[in-house]
Amino acid sequence: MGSFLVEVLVEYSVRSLDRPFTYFYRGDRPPKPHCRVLCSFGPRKRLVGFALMVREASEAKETLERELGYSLKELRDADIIDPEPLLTTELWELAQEVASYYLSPLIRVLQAMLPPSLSPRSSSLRAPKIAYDYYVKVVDRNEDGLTPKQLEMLRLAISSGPIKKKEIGSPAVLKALLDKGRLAIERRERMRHAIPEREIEKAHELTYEQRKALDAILGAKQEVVLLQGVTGSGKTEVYLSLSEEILASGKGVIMLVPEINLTPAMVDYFARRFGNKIAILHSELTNAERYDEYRRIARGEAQIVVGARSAVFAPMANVGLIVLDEEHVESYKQDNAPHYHAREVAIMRGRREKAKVVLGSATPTLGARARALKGVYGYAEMPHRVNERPLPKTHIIDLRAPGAFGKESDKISKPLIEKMREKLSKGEQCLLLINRRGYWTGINCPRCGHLFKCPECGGNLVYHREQRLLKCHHCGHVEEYPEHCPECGNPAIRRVGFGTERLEEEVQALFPEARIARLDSDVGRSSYRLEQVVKGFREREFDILIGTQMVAKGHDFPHLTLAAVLGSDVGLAIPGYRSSERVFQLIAQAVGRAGRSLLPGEALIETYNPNHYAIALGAKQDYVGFYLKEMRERKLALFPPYVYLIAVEIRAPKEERAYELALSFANELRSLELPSLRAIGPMAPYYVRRDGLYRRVVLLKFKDREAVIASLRELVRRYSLLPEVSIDVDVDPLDF
DNA sequence: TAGACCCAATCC
DNA sequence: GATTGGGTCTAC
Repeated sequence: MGSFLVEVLVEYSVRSLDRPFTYFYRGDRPPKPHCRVLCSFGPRKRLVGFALMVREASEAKETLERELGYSLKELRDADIIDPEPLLTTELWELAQEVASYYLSPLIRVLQAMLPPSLSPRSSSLRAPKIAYDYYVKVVDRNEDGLTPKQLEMLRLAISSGPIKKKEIGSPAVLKALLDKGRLAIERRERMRHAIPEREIEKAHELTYEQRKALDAILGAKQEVVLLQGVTGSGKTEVYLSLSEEILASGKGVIMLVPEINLTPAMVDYFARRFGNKIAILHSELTNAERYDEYRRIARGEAQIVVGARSAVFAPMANVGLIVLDEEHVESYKQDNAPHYHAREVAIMRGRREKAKVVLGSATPTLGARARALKGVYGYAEMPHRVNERPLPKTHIIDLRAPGAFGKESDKISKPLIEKMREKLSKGEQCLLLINRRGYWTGINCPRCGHLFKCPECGGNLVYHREQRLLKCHHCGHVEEYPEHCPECGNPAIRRVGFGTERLEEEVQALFPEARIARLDSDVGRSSYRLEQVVKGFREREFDILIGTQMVAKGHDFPHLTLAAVLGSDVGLAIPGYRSSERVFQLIAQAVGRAGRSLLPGEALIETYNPNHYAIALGAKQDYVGFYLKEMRERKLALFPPYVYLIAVEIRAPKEERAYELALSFANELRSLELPSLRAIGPMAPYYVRRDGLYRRVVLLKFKDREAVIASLRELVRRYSLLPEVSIDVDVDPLDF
């Protein structure tokens, strides 16, 4: 009988507990490192912990306790949850690097990287590990006392044999029949999430440009390579050929897509090429399915993983390639702790495991492009569309012009309505894109297009309705909501911004005959619905598709000949250093969407700011021009990629306390006089209160990472021990 | 003076 | 993050 000391990380993700606690195990089967254990912690009885180091105890428990100065609680055999380690050495080291880079409690990173059923948190014990299907089964064929609807369902159940619960129809009717004892639910284990077999296709012949890009990536001395290819240049084909090379060398591929709804299409490409060696990982699988896929990857049964952000943590043993498609998309960044960005984690992982990391985009983030130009990343480019289709003709519609709006509508301009009418009459399709965050209330002057800027820092001002004030979310500047436009005196300043729903109503009223589909994050939450809509549009079941930016990505619509961007000014008015970049990307993506097949495409951009560089250059698809201009802006205003950014959010139940603490935090930081560091704020975030807590943010801008991080870590640790405060650190935030 | 309430310390 | 226990407040 041996005895062991087990270091355990407990499940609470608070900084004060971000260190191992030691437990005592007596027996011959101690937990292995990186397994979950049940431990009692203080007064709590059954907490999930994550075992770190396990070592043989050199002395008796009592002696050790005396030496350590605290008593050791015991772990029993029954407290060991996992028989085998949950992490490979590579993933464990990656977790530590991520925690360190993002200043996050380690347990939080582990929770983010493991699927719900294996995550070191209590809820994982209740999470299902086996996938079930629920079937409806007939127990009593008696038809007495049933409503017609119930009778219909009962007969359906009888005639169909066992039928899935989801497929039988109204849950209310079903419930009535269950209550009446006519039907019952039966649970059956479901076989693993299977990707339908597809006919294997031979590799397409690569175009000259694709071939060149492929060689550039494979030949690059850098591990990370930016692949910049215009929309329609066939990046996917390059990913596939790359994967082929990597698979041939016996290594695996992780293919990341920015949103879940792009997985089916990507899986399809890979399945047609490589058959059934694919696993899928994203949050829309059920917990049981995710568990299955995760284990399958861990067992080495899948050589390709397709998935969203968290798939960068896939437990693949021998990774040779990680691809981030649409590198610029914001959903790669997790918006809660540990606030990791899949791109940065992919790069960390690539470096550790000697895997190539390919960042693909038509409109790369400035940071990626800048690093590629400096030679930090390799660079490959595909400046032409595959079949030399011309890019669509693009028109900017100046909404300030007299006659921009006709009698028909005050939301959609006359030129756009006319163009839509023309396309629809020819049986062609239209896509209307509206800024994703259309609910943000930006303000501008409808006559001269004046945007309200902060006099202190040049940031955009945001209208706060309840107080009728304009606020700068960057530096905290506040001013009166003006009666007149300061530039042209127009008394009718207006708030801009309407969402997809209002737009849909308007379009339906204008084109009562047209079949309209709407696609936004509300609809898009269910990938099934989304797939239906996308498929329906591709097969011309609809004439007009209205959507947010998510529609602009990835999909191919052969009969689409008109893409229009509405409300682009809202995007410009959104506060934050990336507002221009976002607008440019939206427009460039939209323009790239139209006319991908034989019919020539056109793109229309409605705006009050036709001369704004993001809009003018976006319409021209002039990425380089935009890059140069925006880099100058960033340099002047001291924003990434010229500086690093960290947002420290201080939360407290009382507003003054949040403010005071944030202030003293900022002051302490400033008093350290670290070279290259600027601490801005405290400033109020857009939502000042969240989860009943008041929030204040201190924004750090700096150049020398090493120097700042050490001091910041120490300061954050000290502040998070104060009562009534919680601190959230967002490294490389996207929103300030 | 008991019970309610609040806060800060503690967790191996 | 959750619990506790002690200090303080409060109502009879």
